[in-house]
Amino acid sequence: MFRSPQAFGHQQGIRDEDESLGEFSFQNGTKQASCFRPSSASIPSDEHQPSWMHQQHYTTITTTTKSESTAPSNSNSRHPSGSAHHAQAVQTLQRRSDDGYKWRKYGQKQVKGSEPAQLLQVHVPEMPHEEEDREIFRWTHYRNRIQRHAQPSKPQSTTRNLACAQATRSLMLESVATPDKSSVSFGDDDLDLGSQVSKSGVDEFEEEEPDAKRWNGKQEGEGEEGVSSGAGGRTVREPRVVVQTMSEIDILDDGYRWRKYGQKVVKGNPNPRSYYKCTTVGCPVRKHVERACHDLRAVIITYEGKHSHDVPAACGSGGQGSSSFAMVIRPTATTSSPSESDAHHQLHLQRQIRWVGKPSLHSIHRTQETMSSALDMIVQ
DNA sequence: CGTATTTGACCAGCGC
DNA sequence: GCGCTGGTCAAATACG
Repeated sequence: MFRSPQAFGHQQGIRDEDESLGEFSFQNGTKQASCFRPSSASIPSDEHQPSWMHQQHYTTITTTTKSESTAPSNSNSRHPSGSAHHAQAVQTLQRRSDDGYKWRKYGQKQVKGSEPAQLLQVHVPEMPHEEEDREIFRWTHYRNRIQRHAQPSKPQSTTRNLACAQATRSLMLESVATPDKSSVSFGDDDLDLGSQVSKSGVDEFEEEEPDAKRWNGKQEGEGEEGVSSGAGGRTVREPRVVVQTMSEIDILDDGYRWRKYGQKVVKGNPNPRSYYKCTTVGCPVRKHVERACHDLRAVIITYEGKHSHDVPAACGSGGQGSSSFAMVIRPTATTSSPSESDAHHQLHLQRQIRWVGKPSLHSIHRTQETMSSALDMIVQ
C-alpha cells in the first residue's frame, strides 16, 4: 500500500500566503512534485481560446473554517484541541487562470441556502462589472486566489487500471465551514479578482447564513464531531471537504468503508445524490456523492465530519482494493485559542490529510499530486 | 443467510 | 401554518 503521510505531515509549517502560491511544491511518497508549478512559459497566450480550455487539469480549492467570533458558543469541547477558535481561511485556487484569461462558470452545487461547493472555471477577466461575473463572484462567496501558472497535462502513457481510468482530471477540494469574517485573504495582489470577490462576494459571504440545519442537526447528537451551535449561538456547520473528480464511476475508494443510507434527487441536479456513512462504529463521518449536472463525468464528493479512526487496513492498505487514492480528511480544524494563527489551523488541516494509494499507478500519482497540491495550496 | 443497497416515508429548517 | 427542500430512517429487496 502506498501511503504518504509526508505529503502533508512533513511539509514545512505554514507559508505565508501569496508569493509562494505560484511556486509551491509538495511532496508525496514517491516524488517531489511540481505539477502546479509550471513555468510561465507554459501559459498559453491564446486569448481567443483561453488555455484553460485546453487544460483539463486544474484545481480549485476553497477552505474555510469557522472563527469563534461569529460562533461564540461553538462547542469548543467537541474538538480535542479544545479550540475556541476556528480560524477561517478562504482560498480558491485555480490552475487555469490569470489576468487576461476568461473565466467561465462550469458548475454549481445547488444546495439551497448554502453554497458550499461552487465550482468555478471563471472566465471574463477584465469585467467583473458584468452581471454574469458578479454573479459568479457572489456565487463563490469566497475570495479567489488564482494561480497564475498552468500545468500542462502530462500525457498518460501507460494503461490504467479501472480506478485510474477514472483518473482525476480536475479536482476540487473545498473545506467549508460556516463562513465568518475572518476569511483570509490570499494574494489580492495577484489578481484583482480576489479583491473583487471580496467586494462583491465576501460581504454577502459574511452576511449570509448558509443552510446549516441538517448537516448539523442530527449529527450534533450523534457524536463528538458535529459542530454545533452553543446555547443561543448561531448554528455552525461543520467543515466540509468537497472533492470533485472526473470519473466514470461513482464509487471511488477513498480508503474508508462507506455504507449507503440514502439517495435523493436534489433540486437543480437531475442526477441523484447518494448519502454514505462511514461504517466504522462510532465514526460520524458522512459523505454524499453526486454527479455534476453540467458534466456527467464529474463526481462531486462532499465529506463532512472527522474520522474517529484511521484508515481501515483492509481498505486503505491497498490490498486488493481498487483504491485509486484515499484521502483522510479531518476537517475539524481548530486551534486551541483565539490567539492561535490561521497558520496553525492550516497546519492542523494539512496534517489531517494524507494519501493512500498505489504508487505504481501513474494516474494515481497524478491524482495525488493534484490533491496534494491542492492541500498545499490550502496551507498557503 | 448475512450484508449491502434501494427507496418511499418521515423529519426538520427555512421562506413565504 | 404550509409548502419546499435536504437529509435520514428503515423496511423491502438484491446480491454474493
